[in-house]
Amino acid sequence: MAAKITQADKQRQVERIGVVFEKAGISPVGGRIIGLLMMAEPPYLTFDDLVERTQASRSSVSTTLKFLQAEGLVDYITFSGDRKRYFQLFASTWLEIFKDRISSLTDFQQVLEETVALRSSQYPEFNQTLKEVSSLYGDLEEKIKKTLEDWEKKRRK
Amino acid sequence: MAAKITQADKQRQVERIGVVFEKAGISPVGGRIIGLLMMAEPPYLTFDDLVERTQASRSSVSTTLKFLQAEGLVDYITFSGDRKRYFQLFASTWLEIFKDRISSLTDFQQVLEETVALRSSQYPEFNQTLKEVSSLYGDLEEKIKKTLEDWEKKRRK
DNA sequence: TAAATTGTTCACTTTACACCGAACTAATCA
DNA sequence: TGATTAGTTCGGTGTAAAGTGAACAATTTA
Repeated sequence: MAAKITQADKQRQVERIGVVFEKAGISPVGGRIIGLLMMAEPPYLTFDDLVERTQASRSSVSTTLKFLQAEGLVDYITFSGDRKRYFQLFASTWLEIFKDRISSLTDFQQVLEETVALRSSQYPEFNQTLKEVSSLYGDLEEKIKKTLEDWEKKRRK
Repeated sequence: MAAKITQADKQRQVERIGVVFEKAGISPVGGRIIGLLMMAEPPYLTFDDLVERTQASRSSVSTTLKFLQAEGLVDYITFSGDRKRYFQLFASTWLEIFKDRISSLTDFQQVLEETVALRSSQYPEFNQTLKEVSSLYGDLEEKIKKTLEDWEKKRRK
């Protein structure tokens, strides 16, 4: 006996989604837009829907939508005989976005390796720790890449 | 025939390390402190060393050190008969820090699952995409956890 | 052609953060 | 008991990002 899902439940979820994306470096309005688009049925909303439901200004929504589009997170579709744009999540690029994040692991691992190479052998314990952490990041990068590839394969078929 | 490592090489590396940490959300001074501690031989420095070599103010170094200590990235040791604190990287917690980051994957995966649960079955294609992305994040979390565990085991023995 | 719709752009305000200098505390030294 | 050392805390400044309102297209409708 599942409890009925109320409108309030859905609104709360929009905010929760927003917070997750804020933590990932998206602005508050940006997070809310993503939340709204993720909960929307059908899964797209007009500019004015977004203005109304974020309680933000038109300019803010406009700027943020441009940003989200540039990031590849949001997209829009149109319907003939209708001037409006229907904004939607461009979910297929979430993979690319994750790939970008992985490059920061690579950076980290690389800088650790360089660092060990520039240090003398006088403090082997510290050097050893650096090497171990570097190797961990190398392993992580490799495993993550493989997981992404597997996922892509599974998805395509 | 390896070229001799100069002081300038080491300074450049401090800045490089700094940039990597800045990209990860640490302040410029914070990044430099981490860089200095990572390159230091022996691998610790005093407060005044850090002030001098970051070219920052005492207050800034103090505040930043407090932050880095709170984050578990930096620690200090003392020597009897010496009033100074010797700040060092608390490298053993880099693992914990990485674990924290993983919890953001968990958050993301969880919010996606909740979202699917709150949506109707009217737009199955969109729901399917959400499920697929959620499953990817689940896989990633799992693989990353396993890699960390393996690494810890390898390290202990 | 006038009026409405659908956004965009610009100049401004607000907010948050990094960093600073100076005053302060707590411990040690002479 | 001063004077020094080691670091902290406080009030403030500079800068960048987030958001606003109002003016401005560009297209469509009446």
